[in-house]
Amino acid sequence: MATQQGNGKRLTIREVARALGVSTATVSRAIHGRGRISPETRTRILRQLERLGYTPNLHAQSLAGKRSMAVALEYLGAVEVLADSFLVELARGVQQSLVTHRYRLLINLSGDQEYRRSVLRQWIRGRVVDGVIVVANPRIDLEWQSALTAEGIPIVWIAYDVPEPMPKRTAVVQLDIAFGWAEAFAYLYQLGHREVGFISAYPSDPALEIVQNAARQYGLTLSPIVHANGETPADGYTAAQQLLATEPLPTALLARTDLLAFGVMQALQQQGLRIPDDIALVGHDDLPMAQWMNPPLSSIRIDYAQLGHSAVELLMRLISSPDAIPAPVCVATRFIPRLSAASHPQRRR
Amino acid sequence: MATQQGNGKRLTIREVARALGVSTATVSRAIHGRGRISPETRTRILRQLERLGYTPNLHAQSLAGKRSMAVALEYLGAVEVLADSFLVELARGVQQSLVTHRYRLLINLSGDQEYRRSVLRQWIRGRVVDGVIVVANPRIDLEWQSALTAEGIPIVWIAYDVPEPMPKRTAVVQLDIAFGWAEAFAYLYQLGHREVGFISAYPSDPALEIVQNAARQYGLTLSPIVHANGETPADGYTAAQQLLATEPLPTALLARTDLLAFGVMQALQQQGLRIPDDIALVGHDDLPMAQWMNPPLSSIRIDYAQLGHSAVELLMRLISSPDAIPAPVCVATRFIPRLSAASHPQRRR
DNA sequence: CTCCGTTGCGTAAGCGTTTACGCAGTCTGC
DNA sequence: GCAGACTGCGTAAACGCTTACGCAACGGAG
Repeated sequence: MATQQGNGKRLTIREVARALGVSTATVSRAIHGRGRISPETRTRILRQLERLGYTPNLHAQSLAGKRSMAVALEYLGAVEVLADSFLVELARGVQQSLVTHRYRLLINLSGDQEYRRSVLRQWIRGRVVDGVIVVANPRIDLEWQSALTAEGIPIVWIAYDVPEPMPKRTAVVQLDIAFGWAEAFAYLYQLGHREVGFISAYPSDPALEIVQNAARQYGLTLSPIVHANGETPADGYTAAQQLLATEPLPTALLARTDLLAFGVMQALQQQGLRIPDDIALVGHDDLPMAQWMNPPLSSIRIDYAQLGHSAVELLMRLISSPDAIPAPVCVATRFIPRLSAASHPQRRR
Repeated sequence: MATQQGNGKRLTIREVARALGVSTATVSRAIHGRGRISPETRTRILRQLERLGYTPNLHAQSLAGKRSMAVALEYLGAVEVLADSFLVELARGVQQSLVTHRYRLLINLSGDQEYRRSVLRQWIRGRVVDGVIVVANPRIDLEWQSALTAEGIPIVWIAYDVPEPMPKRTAVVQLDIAFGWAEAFAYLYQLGHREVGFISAYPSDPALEIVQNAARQYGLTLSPIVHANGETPADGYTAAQQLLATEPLPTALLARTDLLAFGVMQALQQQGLRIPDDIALVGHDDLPMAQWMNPPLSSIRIDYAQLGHSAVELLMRLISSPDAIPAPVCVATRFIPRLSAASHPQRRR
């Protein structure tokens, strides 16, 4: 299969063309199926390329073709935290859809926020990517948003709300977390819960209001509300300790994310509280680890494949037609009941 | 800061050179600090570049410079599983070290093994990467290894043992898991354990023999040994169920990886076994989640930063000097005692 | 049979960099 | 005061690909 010699020199399109007795233009046309080429020559050339083990130099392709066939995925928050969960799940969803379009995915996993932003700028200006998917969490950074759109590159935002007005070359995938929370509240209400605690990530998180509205709609009140001021399990742990000092304890506890919930869980259990016998617990994002906790953590699932798919489709439309203004797409969440929220403390007695 | 206009056209080195009244060669020399250029002109130009917001086209750089300033990280196993843990931790360690060398990191997160290998081949032949770091888990695939080295690209293997003979343009970071297991066995022996069960990933895993030797050396025997034939928590779960059918139960259980241990834990607890009161449990890799389990999972820690650093240093040497034959580097693991293995069932009574 | 539209392919001009080479001008040592 | 080395910079040829343009061959309509 791999007839190509492994020394430093690699096969170029010119050599291949000469070997096949055609021009480089014809080989290029055969590869891409673009331009005027007879089907016979095309299949003939493609077969030969396979045999020779020729692979085009991607940099030369990008330079001459004026497109890089790659997109970047960027996360606004602290990636040291999210790398092993939300972002990876999303990346997998995005990449899965990108393959269909023969696009590659680039992610910068490390460094602080400022560093990652500078790298992204370098990628954009350096023509490394044709478009960007940005996860706006906890909220859209307006200043950065305008700086990014000023670069003139297609951008898809994954956010809770649609910004007004929407800039040029921009599209939005709205993650409707209200749906999943509503399901959760209906479930909790039916179990007998009326007042439930909430471990929030940040005071400024727009999700906070969304959750509160959903709770009110289903006859529940969020109280107390504690801000973890972070997104790690450790942050959840300390926030839960803080909450445990209040009296009386709520019958159920909600965490803004599973990652926070993991820490909350440990704090509760170290206090001798049994879940859900003494207090129920619900997380959000349904990370793969949620089901392996003890007890399995009830959570709200994000359809990462769907989310990635929508983002990619919007981005592809923005890339292919510069003047397109795609309508926002909405992706809903689902409540996944598990043991950690399977009963109500009072009722059980 | 960003004076560059955001429309489609971007600043080229030619335009910048003309604006500064110098040649493109001089600008290029100023950027890289290579070649003969006076310090004064260099700083002058660099300042102006900053002001203009110029960023070189990376594809043109790679094409003309004959190097891409990027390396790939590849994992032999099923990445759908490992993405959110081992690989991400390692990626972070690698990337951290790459930054110093102004190199970028590329990872293909999705697709099955065959697809990922074909993508890697495309990256190599397409000159997208200058080198590759391969995690050989569970063992080095000899056929693929020779196919990869035949591509003539620098490769660093992260493996348990050093292959003989070592091919050209190849280096090895040896992960010494014997060290961490030895610490674990010493600890367990002192607690009174003599016969411990082992949940292996695959029968062919070379780690199996290493663990067995370490156990023997510390007066323990591995029995029973159950192969999960996989690496997910779900695989660990079923393997543990299988093991629970054997009589008598060992006093402690070791899992090849934390991911397996997570599933084992749930299986044990569903059987009503308390950890560590009824049976002790130890994992391997010390994933960030280990400490958030209930009870916190005792594990064997891999120093990912160190591992990544070593791999990067070796790779850089291979890239810069084609004939270098760097000696293998060894990175040791450490046992991290936590509650899941803090006591011995019999002694406790 | 001619005219014109279409088809299949080759020629060559980019794409935006890097770098070998060459050429003044400046030092250094004797 | 001069040969030779060195310094700082510009010129222009790559790097490997895409694609606008042109040209010959062909086919159908009149």
